[in-house]
Amino acid sequence: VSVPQVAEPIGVTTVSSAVNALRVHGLRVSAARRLVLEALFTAGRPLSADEIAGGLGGRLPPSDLGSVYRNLDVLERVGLARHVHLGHGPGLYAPAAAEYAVCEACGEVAQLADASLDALRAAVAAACGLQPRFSHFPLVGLCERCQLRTARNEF
Amino acid sequence: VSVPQVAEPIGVTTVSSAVNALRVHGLRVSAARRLVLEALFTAGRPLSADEIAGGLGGRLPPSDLGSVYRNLDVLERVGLARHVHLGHGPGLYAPAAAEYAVCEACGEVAQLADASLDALRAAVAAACGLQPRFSHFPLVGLCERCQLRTARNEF
DNA sequence: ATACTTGCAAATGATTTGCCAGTGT
DNA sequence: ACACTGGCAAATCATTTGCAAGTAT
Repeated sequence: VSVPQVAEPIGVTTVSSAVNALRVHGLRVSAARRLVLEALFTAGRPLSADEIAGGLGGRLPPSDLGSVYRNLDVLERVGLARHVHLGHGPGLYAPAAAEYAVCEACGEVAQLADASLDALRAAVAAACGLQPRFSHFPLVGLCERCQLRTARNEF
Repeated sequence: VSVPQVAEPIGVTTVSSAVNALRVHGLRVSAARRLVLEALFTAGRPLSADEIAGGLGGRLPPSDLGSVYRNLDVLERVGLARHVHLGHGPGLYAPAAAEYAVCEACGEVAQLADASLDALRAAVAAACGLQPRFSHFPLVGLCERCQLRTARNEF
């Protein structure tokens, strides 16, 4: 049973700073690799390897799926990207720092804001000792709206 | 993005009461189906479909993997079983009620005790509004021991 | 120049499905 | 008897890997 060991996330938000980070690590910057960065940093949401290889529906040139997986792997090792499992289906890749919450009733995906994250981590640590991270598996549960909806139906 | 909708767990802890529950739902009790129950209720830990089909290393007769998957699906629909993803690798099946925590550093898997669960749920709800459940994806983070170990290494 | 990368294809692992013969009720 | 279920094989989906040719440094 293993959750992947993850590199410390690099606080990078643009393609060109990501390219610099690659160079610093002695890694090459090929066209295919740059495309993966382009996709991750412009999509604004987690992407599957397949979507990236497909070129985001025409917004970018398509590329080879195998190579996309290999490049995502490189980016994860360096701390520029991470993958999440938001539910069933393929793993989804995004820039490194984000953590997520998913409502199991309505399926809404929320990126946890830095502010609430600190409170959340402290609360969980106090309640059960574990210092949590929601970047590989999200926090899953009922969102406030669905809690209300559920409560109403139960009369 | 979808976390599976889950049937309300049935508070059943023995094979024979599970068999009753199946009958109540109008479902047949075949040899193969009973074997799956036998495996789930005697293993004491979450099992992969493959382990169940393999007969738990000789403790039970082996059976067909495809049928095991179909039966696990039936048991999930009825609320007798659930599957969790504790990390990468195959989904793991267990009796329905349990929720889990995994340490990302040492890999230790803990079943969350009912007592700490209430506090935990309340703490998370207070911190971010979501009422959490850790039965499909576990709570992932650093356990207390590994928090200490990490802190020590950082000097 | 040379080690790292690509693109393509084939391999792998997990899970699902089609089908027909067998069985629980 | 009849619909449900089991066993076996083939299909599917996500991901990984081998290899020969191409490219960044």
